[in-house]
Parts: sequence; structure tokens; C-alpha cells
Amino acid sequence: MGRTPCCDKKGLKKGPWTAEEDELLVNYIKKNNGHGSWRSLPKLAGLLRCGKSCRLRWTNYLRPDIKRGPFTQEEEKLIIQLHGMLGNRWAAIASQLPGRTDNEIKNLWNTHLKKRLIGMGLDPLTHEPYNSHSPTTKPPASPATRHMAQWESARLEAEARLSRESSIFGAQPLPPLPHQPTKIDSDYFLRLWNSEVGDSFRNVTGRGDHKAACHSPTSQASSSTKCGSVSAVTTDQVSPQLIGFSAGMASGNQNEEMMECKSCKSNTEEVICGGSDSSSSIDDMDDCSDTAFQLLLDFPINNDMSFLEEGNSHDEYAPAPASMFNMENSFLCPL
DNA sequence: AATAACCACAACCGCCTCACT
DNA sequence: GAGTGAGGCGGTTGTGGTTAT
Repeated sequence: MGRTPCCDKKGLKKGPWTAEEDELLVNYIKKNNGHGSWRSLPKLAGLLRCGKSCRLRWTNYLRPDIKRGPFTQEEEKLIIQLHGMLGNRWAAIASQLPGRTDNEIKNLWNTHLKKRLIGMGLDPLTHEPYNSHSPTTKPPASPATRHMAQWESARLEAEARLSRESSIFGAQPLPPLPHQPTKIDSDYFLRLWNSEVGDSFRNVTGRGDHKAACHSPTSQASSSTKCGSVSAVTTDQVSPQLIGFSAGMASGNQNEEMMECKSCKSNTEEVICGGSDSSSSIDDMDDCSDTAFQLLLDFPINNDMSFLEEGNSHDEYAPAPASMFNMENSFLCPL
């Protein structure tokens, strides 16, 4: 059994690439307007390398659109957020960071971000607080950790709800949970992420605007149905899943406007907390969609992720102000 | 100054998926 | 539907640079 090797390794060079090799590879790809078959490229380009090695060198280092240099805080936040949704789907995460490669992101995660989460008492694999698994694990060490614990708790709750909703929408296949990653769930989250919904999620800064949106059903509807570059993601397709997704995201938000949004829409709390009940109707889910979208808009990303910011790029984590953690979980109900 | 320890990142390896026959 | 090859992906390792002793 076993596959034949991608190339005959005998006589092939390994290890770091030289400038000459880089030049040969770049020149060949430029000259041919593309790499063509990677397998045959080394021979045609005059390289003593395996095609796979050439592909890696090109995609991770030589590609002209690669952004070099240190990651910005925004990029790091984005990676953490996406990792929470997608897990170790480095390619999927990289697709959301123009100019960054999966390898680069993977390295950043393994060398910095993972340690940072561990330092905060969070399991970098699940983003769950350690002490939620076992009483023997160490408790959160800081307000930021508690905040993340709540954030993660809400996210997990949303996942569980998503799972249960999948049984309600039996005819409509739903993606599995992020901790059981598949291509489908990646696509799903990325569709959301790339949609206007995700855009709003990323860019919520003006608190007045979203409040107006909260009271404007039309604005919600249009936002739900317009998905930008995303391929044909309709409200009907998104709504049930969005509930879980955005509820998890919104769980970190405790601002007053959030509460106002809850009160402005009857049954909001019930929708969020109990929308997955087996008696829930499709209409409930439509309501959920609007509410969930609003929650998504309400998520104060710029504040809530600020505890991940550091004075210097890789300094020790600095606790966030206590004012950030005045959260209450009134909109989170037991499953 | 020497060297051990640590860190960051480039590169490799093996498995998986998909397209093609 | 099965077999095969190519590309892609994620985990891991190797290497060079930096810092600490």
C-alpha cells in the first residue's frame, strides 16, 4: 500500500533555498504566467527540487502578494477569533488575512498566540477555560480570563444550540460544530465571516448606528439578505446557524444598548435562550435571525478583544481594565 | 568568550481530497 | 464505482539567530 512519493527523492536538494533557486523558480513562473504542473516544474525550471517543495516555497515565501513583517494586533485578534470558530484550519484562516500564508499563521499561533491563551488559563485547542474541564486545573488568573471564560461559555452554548437546531431543520443539512471541523463548517463560517454580517461584526464601532438598526426591521432584513461576495447565502440559509454563531459572539457584550435591544423586541430573550427548544417554530427562527444579527452587530469587538492587545507585539499579557468585565449573563440560559 | 537554552520561522513529511480516467 | 495522480493541508522537525549563564 502507500502512495508513491511525489517525486524521486534521489539527487534532489533539500533544506533552505538559495537565492539562485528562488530566482529560477520566480523566473519560471513569471515566464510561463503561472506554475503549471508542480510536478514537472522543477525539471523545466532547472531546479533540483521536489515539486512539492517548489510549491511550498512559492506559496509561503516567493509569491508577490505576500505581506512580510510582523502581524498587527488587528491581525492577531482576527486569527484568534477565526481560530475559535474554525480550529486549526490554517488555510481557511489564512484566506481571511490577505497576504498572510497558512504556514505563517500556524507559526504565529504555535509560538505566540497559543502561549498567550494558555497564560490566560484557556485551552488553546477549544478556547475553553481549563477549569471548566477539571477541578484540578488551574483557575483563571485574571479578569480577562474570566471574561474569556464567559465568552467561551457562551460560544459553546451556541454550538450546542446549533447542534440541537440541526435536528429541527432536518431537511436542511447544517454544519457540524467547530470542534468537529469539516470543510462544510469552514465554508459556513467563512461565508458568514465574509458576508455583510461578518463585516458588521468586525467593524462595529459606532454605537448609535446599530441602535438605529435595532429599531429598523428593514435594515436588518437587507443586511441579512445581502451577503457581498459570498455565494448566494440567503436569510433562510443563514438564520438558524447565525443564531448560534452570533449568540456566541454577542455573549461578550454587556453594554446597555444591548439590553435596550433586548427590551425593544419582545421575546428576544426567549428567542435567544429557548429558540432551540423542540417546540420552536420556523417563525421563531426567523425572529432569531433578526435578533441574532443584532447581537452580532452589538458585539463590541474593539473593546472585548482589547485584552489581547499588548504594548509590544509579544510582551506579557496585560490585564484589561475591570470596567470591561461588568458583564451579566441575563441573556444566557442553561441548556 | 564560550556555550547552553530558547525562540522564530522555513521547510519537510505524510495524509487527505478531488479531479480525471 | 474503483484506481490513480496531483495538489493542498496540517503537524512536526530542522536550522539559524538571539539571549542567558
